[in-house]
Amino acid sequence: MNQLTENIARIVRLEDHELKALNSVITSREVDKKEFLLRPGQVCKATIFVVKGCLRSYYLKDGEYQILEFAVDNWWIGDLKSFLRQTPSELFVDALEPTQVLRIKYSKLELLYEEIPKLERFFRILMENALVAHQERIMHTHTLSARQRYEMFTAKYPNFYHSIPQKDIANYLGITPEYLSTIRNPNSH
Amino acid sequence: MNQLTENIARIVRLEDHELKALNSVITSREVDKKEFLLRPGQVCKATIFVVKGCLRSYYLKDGEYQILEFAVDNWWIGDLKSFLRQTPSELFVDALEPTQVLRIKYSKLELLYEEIPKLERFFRILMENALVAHQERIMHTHTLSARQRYEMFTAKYPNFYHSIPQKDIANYLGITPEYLSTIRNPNSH
DNA sequence: CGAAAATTTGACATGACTCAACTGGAGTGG
DNA sequence: CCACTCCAGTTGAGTCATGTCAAATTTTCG
Repeated sequence: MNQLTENIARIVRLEDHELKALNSVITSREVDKKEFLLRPGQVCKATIFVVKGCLRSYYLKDGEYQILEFAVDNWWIGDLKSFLRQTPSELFVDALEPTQVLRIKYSKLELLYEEIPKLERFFRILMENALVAHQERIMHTHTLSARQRYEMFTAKYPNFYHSIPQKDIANYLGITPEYLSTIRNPNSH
Repeated sequence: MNQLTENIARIVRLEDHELKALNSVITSREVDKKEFLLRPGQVCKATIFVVKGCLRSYYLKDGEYQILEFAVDNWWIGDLKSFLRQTPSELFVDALEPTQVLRIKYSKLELLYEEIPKLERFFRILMENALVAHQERIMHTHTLSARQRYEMFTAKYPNFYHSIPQKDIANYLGITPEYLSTIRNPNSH
């Protein structure tokens, strides 16, 4: 058992042989700070599960980088589009701090779905929850001010937001680091 | 066979008895323009598939409405969070024009997943694709100007954007109708 | 310790918003 | 089918939230 299978077991009940099959396709890896797990042009061959640490995904547009998401303990990351279609990625994925990850290769996962139909359920539910979170994020960007979004962020990642550079939080929220700095300043309240 | 089962059959292969079971839980309905299929406080008891027409979902925040999404031919809509957890919704869903929909009740779908494991796969894939689309939408709001987002919108819904009120397009894009009007004006180019 | 990066601060610029007035077309009732 | 209303859309003036640029300060880390 590891943190990934425990997460799955919380949603769907797996038999011993299924657990074994699942574990046989999971690979573990330590990622150094600033090390890349994916770069544009590469196909995202594995889906990444963060055991402990913090990864981010971002892309370049007109020479500027834009962060799409962070992944902290017990969450997944990668370039979903590239992973699903096995096409070249447009995203970077790198580590903001030393991070332990588990990975499942696309080719193995495809086979595993046949062997363990309950995995389809697990990932269906995982995707559903991720979709709800993304819908809420879209609502927040439309309805909340920059300051409110920052407050939501710190509330959502209470254990992480101080270890993520402020300029990255600003970037993720869609504002400039200078502006984040001013709204964080107490006498702007 | 109907448009919904055809859509599913395009992704997963269903046996005759599975098709039959699926069809037995699908109900059809015509929705008038401006008619509601969901209101805040109600539990979203069914997932909605648009056969032909156009629905929108939106919510109220500080007395203002904010559109979350549109659903046109062959797409799904509802309040996903409310549907999945069977909790009170925060969204309205109504019709922008006379629309034909098919619906599957939550209680029936839960049973159907047991009976037809391939449905899990279908919805997994559906959710994955929706998630990719939402990620791209988030990227666009961060990286593109209001005008570019409007151009993306018209490109994405070439057959629908002229039948959606401009103020609703503006609202969906997160800009004011006045501003959309000015950026549409040729001499602002 | 020292260099490089992150954050802060401030002056100024601008994309997008607000409000209000005007125009035109769609829907409705007579 | 006309007349009336009433939204939707446009236009413009003034404003505000947030961006840009640049310099000062603090933090990080080799």
